[in-house]
This record gives sequence, structure tokens and C-alpha cells, in this order.
Amino acid sequence: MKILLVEDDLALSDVVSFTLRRAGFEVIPAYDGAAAIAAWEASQPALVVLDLNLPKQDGFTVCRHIRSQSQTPIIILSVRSGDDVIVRALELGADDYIVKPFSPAQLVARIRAVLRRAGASAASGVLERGGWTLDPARHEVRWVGGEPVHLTGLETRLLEALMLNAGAVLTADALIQAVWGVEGGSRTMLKQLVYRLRAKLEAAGGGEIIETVPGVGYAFPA
Amino acid sequence: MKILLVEDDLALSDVVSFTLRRAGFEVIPAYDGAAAIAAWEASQPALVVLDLNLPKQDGFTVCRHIRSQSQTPIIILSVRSGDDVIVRALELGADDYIVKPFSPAQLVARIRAVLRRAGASAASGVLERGGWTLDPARHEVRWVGGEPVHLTGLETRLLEALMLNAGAVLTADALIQAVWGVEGGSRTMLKQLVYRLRAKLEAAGGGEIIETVPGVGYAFPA
DNA sequence: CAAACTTGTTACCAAACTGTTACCACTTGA
DNA sequence: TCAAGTGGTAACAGTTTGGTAACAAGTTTG
Repeated sequence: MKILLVEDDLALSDVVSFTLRRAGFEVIPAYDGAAAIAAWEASQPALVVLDLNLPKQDGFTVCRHIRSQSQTPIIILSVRSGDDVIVRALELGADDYIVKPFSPAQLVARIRAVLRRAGASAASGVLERGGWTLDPARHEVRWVGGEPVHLTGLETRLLEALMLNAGAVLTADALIQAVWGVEGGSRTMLKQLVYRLRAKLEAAGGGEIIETVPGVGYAFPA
Repeated sequence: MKILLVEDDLALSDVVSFTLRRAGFEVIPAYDGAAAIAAWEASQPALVVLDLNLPKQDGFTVCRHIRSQSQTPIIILSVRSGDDVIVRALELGADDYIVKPFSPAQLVARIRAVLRRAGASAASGVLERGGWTLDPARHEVRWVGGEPVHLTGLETRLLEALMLNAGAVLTADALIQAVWGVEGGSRTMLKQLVYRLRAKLEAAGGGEIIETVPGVGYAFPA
């Protein structure tokens, strides 16, 4: 199981690497933010251990980038123990936050806990909700018994966000962020995208698909 | 979303309860290990916040018991910050371990992180009071057995404030602040809003809904 | 290269939302 | 009894929101 370890302090990185390897993980080290993103894309690790204080790009940026593209579990390491920082990191999608100094044993235990939890809900990436099957890797949706329909990249990300949270209402802003990332996107574009996606889904079979919750956002029926 | 809070320190339990409720969770308190297990079985919470140091049965026992029967996420609270204790708790199946003293905000953030990872959608915030069910996220109210009625954003906030304090009288100023924030809002607008909200609620089923307390404000019947 | 597709942009319309003003009934207290 | 204040109702207009359409620039594909 591959773990991406993003830590610029060489000595600490080595110690942690050693511990993780002894615990049976394969460790991919990265020493700054830019390298971290590159390594993440290249190696597709099962989990990321991320120092907040990094050269090139700080940990928040890396965290946001990874979260905008996948559900890979992220554990933050940091000397900063301020509440606002911790809350912000967790809200950004981090799974755990460990304050330095920490013990290697605890890190391993927390990694196992997060992986256990992630493994339970993670899957191949294929989502099945109420008759629809979405394969994000292939950019395809299918209605039960129907033919697969091709989606564009943006449409796929939108539908994935909605199906991942089936039954819940996602605000326009949340969806914009899920589709276009932190920068970019707008209400207008979201409107367009929903319109286009609905057209494809309706053409593919099922009836009412994406619910509008006026003044709030959209929801995929549970 | 129901959270079982197992904490024998009454004062702390109350503080945490308050915070969690304000964050939109429904809190079920338990004050010792035996009660915790009973409450867990009875109420099937979405997550358990568990103090380690308990009368009757200690936290480890409770944790093991719950883990042996379900995947319900568990977050441990404890004054003990020893590594061995933390590692042991995590290996026993806990999802997170928070060392006292902690801040309520961080607890909420960690609860959300664990719930997110566990696949549950975040706190729903649904309020049920005397036959009415309000889902603030969807801007919908429903009378028992009836169809959901759509509310506007302002109406939702008003009804939410009233239902959160069901049985109590809220002054006009308090309501204005709850709906429009610190700036903005006026008696006239509140009058209008109450009128419109009542119209929708009456059309939806139930009889007398929002009580007027002349010269003071409004109340939602307990 | 040309055709097809993807994406962002602008525009328009209908519906919904919100603030404002006005009017009436009722209570309260001088 | 009358004036002032409070609360309910009504109508109206400006704004916002959501769905639809058409189009252009950029990209991919045959």
C-alpha cells in the first residue's frame, strides 16, 4: 500500500519513512508542494501524509488540489496547533490532523484508522445510485438495462459530486468548487452544465434526475 | 443526524451538547458505560463521541462492544495523551482520538471529517417539533403524512429560529437578527415574513402554527 | 484541413423572492 | 373618547434565480 509522505524536514521525513516502511507501507517521499502534486499524480498513493509548512506551495494548496480531484485520504502534520488552522484543514477535506511533535506509533495507528474507514466506503470508483451507474474513469453513465452514454469531463465531475452525495443538497458554490476547483466556475456556467447534463440523462432513459432546490442548489435523489 | 455523547462530566457534556446541537446534530447524552451501550442500541446513532474514563464500564469496553456489532464511527475524548493509550484506542477501532482540553469547534470539524469519510452525508439539521419536520438544507417543511412544502430562504431561517426554540417566545428583534443578520431587517419585513410563512404552513396542513405574543414577539408551540 | 465536440459567454423570459407602501382592525392608555 | 401603537392583510414593483437558446473560440478527431 503506497503512502505519499510530503515533509520538507529531511531528518523527520527519514524517521517517518522508516517507521512506515517497518509497518508495511511503501513510502513515496516528496519535499515540497510542487513535487508533492507531481508525485501524487504519478503514483496514485492510497493515502497522503502532508506537512502544512512547505516550500513552493503550502500544504493547504496541495490539500485543496488533491481533494478537488479525488477522495484520497489526507493526514495533516503540523507544528501549528491553533484551532482555526485545524478546523480549516479538516473542512478542506483532510481526514486527520496531527500536531508535532508526535510519535511514529501514533501516526501509524492513525493512518490505519483512516485507511480502515476509507476502505470501507471506497470502491472501484464506479457509483450506483437509483438505477444509474456512473463510471467516472470512462466518462460514462448508464441507466439500468440501457446503453452507456458518454459525458464530457465537466459533466462527469458534476454528476460524480451529486451521486457521491445522493440525497443531500449541494449548494451551487460547493458544486462549482467540485467541478472547476477553487478558482474558476460561475453560477452561469453551472446552470449551463446542469442543463446539458440533464439533457443527456433524460435522453438516456430515466425521468426526473437532478433535483433543483430553489435558492440552494441541486440534489441527486437518494 | 444523531450523535451519542458519552461523557460523565455533566458540565462538559452540556457544553459539548450545546455546540453539537448548534451545528445541526441531534445529541443523545449518556453518562456512564452501561447507559452508553443501552442508548447506542436503542437509538442507533450515526456517530459516537466517547469519553474513555467512565463509571460502570470504561470507554475501551464500550468501544469494543460497539465495534463488535457495527461500523458506527467512534471518536474518543480523553485527558490521557499517552501514546500507548491513543494507539490502543485507534487499534480497537476508534476513528479519532481527541485530547482534552479541546475546543468545540475542532470537535465539530473532526466529527464532520469522520462522517464524511464514513460515507454519511454531513449533519442534516432536520428539526422535528410537534408534527412538523423542517429540513433547512432543502428549504422544506412537512406536516406529518403530508407533502413537503417549499420555503424561501428567509422563511426557512425564520422557521428554523422558531423551531430551535420551540416553546419559547422570541422577541421581534431576536428574530430579525436571526433572519437578516446584524444589519438589515425591520418590524415591517418581519410582519410580512410571518404572514407569508403562516400562509404556507396553513396551506400545508396543520392548524395554528406560529403564535403571536402581542408586544413581544412570536413563538412556535412546544 | 474539415467536421465534430467541448466549453465559456451572452441574452431572454418566466417565475419566484423580497422590500415597500398602504389600509384596516384592535388594543392601550391618557 | 380619542390618539398612538401593534399586528394582519393586500397589492405592487424591482431584483434575483433558473431554464433555455444561440453563438464563438478552442480542441479533438477523422
